[in-house]
Amino acid sequence: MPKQTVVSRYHHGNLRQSFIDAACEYLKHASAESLSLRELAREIGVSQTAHYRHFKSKNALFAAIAIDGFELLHKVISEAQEKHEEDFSVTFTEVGLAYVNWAITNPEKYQMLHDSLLIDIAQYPALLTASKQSFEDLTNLIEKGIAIGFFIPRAVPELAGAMWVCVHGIASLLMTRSKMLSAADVDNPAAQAIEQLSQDPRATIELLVQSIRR
Amino acid sequence: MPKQTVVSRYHHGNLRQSFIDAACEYLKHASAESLSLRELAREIGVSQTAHYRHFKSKNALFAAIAIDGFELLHKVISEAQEKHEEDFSVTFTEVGLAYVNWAITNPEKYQMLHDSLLIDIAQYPALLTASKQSFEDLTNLIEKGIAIGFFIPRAVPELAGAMWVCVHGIASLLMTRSKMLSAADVDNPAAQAIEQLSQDPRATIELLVQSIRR
DNA sequence: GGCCTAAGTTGACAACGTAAACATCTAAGC
DNA sequence: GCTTAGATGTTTACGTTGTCAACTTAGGCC
Repeated sequence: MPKQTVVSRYHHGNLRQSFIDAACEYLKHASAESLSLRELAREIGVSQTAHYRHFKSKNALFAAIAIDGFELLHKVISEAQEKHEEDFSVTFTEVGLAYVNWAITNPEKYQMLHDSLLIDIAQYPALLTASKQSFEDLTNLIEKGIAIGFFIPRAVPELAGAMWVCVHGIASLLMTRSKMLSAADVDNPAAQAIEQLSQDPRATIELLVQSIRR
Repeated sequence: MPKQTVVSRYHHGNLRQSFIDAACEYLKHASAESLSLRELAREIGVSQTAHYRHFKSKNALFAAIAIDGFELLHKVISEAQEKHEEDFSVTFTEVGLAYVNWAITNPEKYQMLHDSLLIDIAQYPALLTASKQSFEDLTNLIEKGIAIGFFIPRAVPELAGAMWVCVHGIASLLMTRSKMLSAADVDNPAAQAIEQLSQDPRATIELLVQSIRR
């Protein structure tokens, strides 16, 4: 009898990340509400309670996804910023676009990232710091824009809030679209607007940024 | 023996609306995810499956809330529009503000209204028509604004989309706040921005509307 | 080489959404 | 005014879920 090539699988080896990945994959096409830990466990091929060695609860899994999300978002934004340093106008638009694109590419993470603000941020300190860092990326840019006279001279939270509204609004509406599987009704004006938004998010960002231009 | 003063309670009389009301009350302070039909039934004082005579499923209850929501929203917007007819600038701002205020006053309905777009709009025709009507309120206003030269002359879906982004973004972020029960961190810039937004949503609306002004 | 501990499993529990069969009330038609 | 069909509410049951406690396995450290 040949040597057993399949090594012992009692220990999975990377179960924590497997759960996060499987959950993200699921959440791309369905809501957090309907996610079943047991179903994930079945997919991965472990027992129905294996995840308890890695996540204290279902919400803890979601929090882990959100933390991952904040870190990825921060990276994406930083990269966009470094890539377009020459002209502040371009920088700002590209950062906004990077935010939106990341959100629609990773709707499940963005959803968690936003939902996490609602529910249990106090319970997960790492989540709080991750969220602060992400928002600082925005306020720093706004401050710079005010300093160089690119934006109107108003309080930072006011301008940051307005721009957050814009990118979050776009991301949120586009996620609606990405989850509406087949409902691209031609006669639905709301769907039309979302379609328009989807095909050229940069145009809308550029438009809305005008409102805080000096 | 005196006549029985308590009439028969076998039939509740208004169970459908009671379920909607109880669900809304619950959803004001918690997520749809955690809502339990059996708990609602217990509160109302009926059996755990009584709702099946009125709602085919849990999602159907949510859809009913969303339909209610769309109708209420339409009413609120129409009223705001009629109340401020004199100056188009005022009209438009007030309609946006009415949208936002309604959303934060009825977060559970707004949430359902938005979530319904994601999940099962195709299954509930009444939901589709209700959502179309609400969006038409916006496009009609935009068309008028373009016609009188108040807005820049661009495609309606483009401008409507941009303004939808704004009011939905504000509403969405403010709902985040309203559900963050105690977390008004002073040192959290994101919370600061939301607080600012909350105290004067009109200012942000007026600011963002500038971006599509002629 | 034996043990400690992290990682995974088993079995159990209460709660949930849903379904089918049953009970009760209400109103419409004769 | 009685009958009866249909609407409304109940009971019982099933499969699934999140979570817990107790158990088993495996790999690294002395």
